[in-house]
Amino acid sequence: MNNRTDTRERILDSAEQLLATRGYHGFSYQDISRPLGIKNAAVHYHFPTKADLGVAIVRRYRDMLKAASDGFMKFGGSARLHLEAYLDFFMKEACENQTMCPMGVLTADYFSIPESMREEGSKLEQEVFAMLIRVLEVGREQGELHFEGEPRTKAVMMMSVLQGARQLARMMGSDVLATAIEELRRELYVEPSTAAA
Amino acid sequence: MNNRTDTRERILDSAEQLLATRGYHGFSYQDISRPLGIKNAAVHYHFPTKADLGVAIVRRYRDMLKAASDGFMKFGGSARLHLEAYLDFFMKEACENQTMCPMGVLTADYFSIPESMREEGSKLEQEVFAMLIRVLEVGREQGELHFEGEPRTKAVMMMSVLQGARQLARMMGSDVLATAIEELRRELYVEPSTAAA
DNA sequence: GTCTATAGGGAGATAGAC
DNA sequence: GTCTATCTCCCTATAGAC
Repeated sequence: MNNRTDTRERILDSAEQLLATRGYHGFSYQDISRPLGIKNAAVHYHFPTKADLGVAIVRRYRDMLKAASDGFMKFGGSARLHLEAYLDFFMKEACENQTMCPMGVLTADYFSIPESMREEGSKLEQEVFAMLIRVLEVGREQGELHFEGEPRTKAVMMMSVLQGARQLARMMGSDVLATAIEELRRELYVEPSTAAA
Repeated sequence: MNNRTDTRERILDSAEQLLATRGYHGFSYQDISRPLGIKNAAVHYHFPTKADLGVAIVRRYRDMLKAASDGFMKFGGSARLHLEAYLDFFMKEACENQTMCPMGVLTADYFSIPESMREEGSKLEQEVFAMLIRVLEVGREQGELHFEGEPRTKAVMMMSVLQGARQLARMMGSDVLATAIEELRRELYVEPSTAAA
């Protein structure tokens, strides 16, 4: 890994954190360069415009998620373990630095970010959504997950809860997100006949 | 209603819309003044700083919600009708202009807005939350609403879903929010014994 | 690749005339 | 109350030396 890649990745790390904490309009090139001990122009060398930087952050996140998703396959195809890994990852990421869900950032700033970033965001959304639906379908077939109605509907509810609770947790405290995730688990893991007691 | 009140309200209307569409850092005094045919300085006369403006928006929203909540009492104390009115209001507001939920705005920008605005946001959060819990408690007693576990937990889930789905709908289309609200209704209105079929 | 220097613009905000 | 004029600051972005 040469210097170029190194600095570039450091910039992306920092910018990703800033974006997830303060939103697209809430951070500047200075916020990135100063802590890294470099100059504004150096950031512009790697990412000519802020739009380029924003797109790169989302793209890298997509790649990471794709790799992680492949990694989940080590759970022998168990939908429940796959889901557990995702929920753990999501909860850990949220609690460590009180960041928003990436989809939360993109949808909150949706009408004020560059078109190129919106497009990248749509791709991320479709991938996360597809992954969730697939886990729900497989999980139901396996008898590991329980829910009524369409997998698509359940996926919408889960995405909404996760993104919404993670955002609310920034104001109300992390208990809110913990409660929401716990409740999601209960709904999915407990069989209806027992639940209806 | 004199001119002062009139202009002040017009500014608040415009700023509220802008805030809910683009977030706190996504709009400027110019964005407010130009469409209203006034000058930047006129806005500063009514709201010296942007923090003042932000606080005023949230405070007015709190007042509106309080008044609306009192209005809901006309439903003869029925928790279900009260909830229906709120969901209709929420859905209508979201679809008309693809705005975020007010709590969505405040939590997304939480770490980059003035402290005074955060405080006002916390008050709004507590009021919405308290209202939801109360409706759930009363509704369960009345036998109109059905859910397992603590009212507090269900309230967390509902707030998260509503805020999250409304934000996702900006990217994915309003169907997502419609689906989420429909599912919320189904969960609350259908009795468990039937649901577990 | 990273620097210094700087352009060019828009932001929030204030002073003082009307 | 609203205006014109202006201030100061910070933003994104670029040019050119090293």
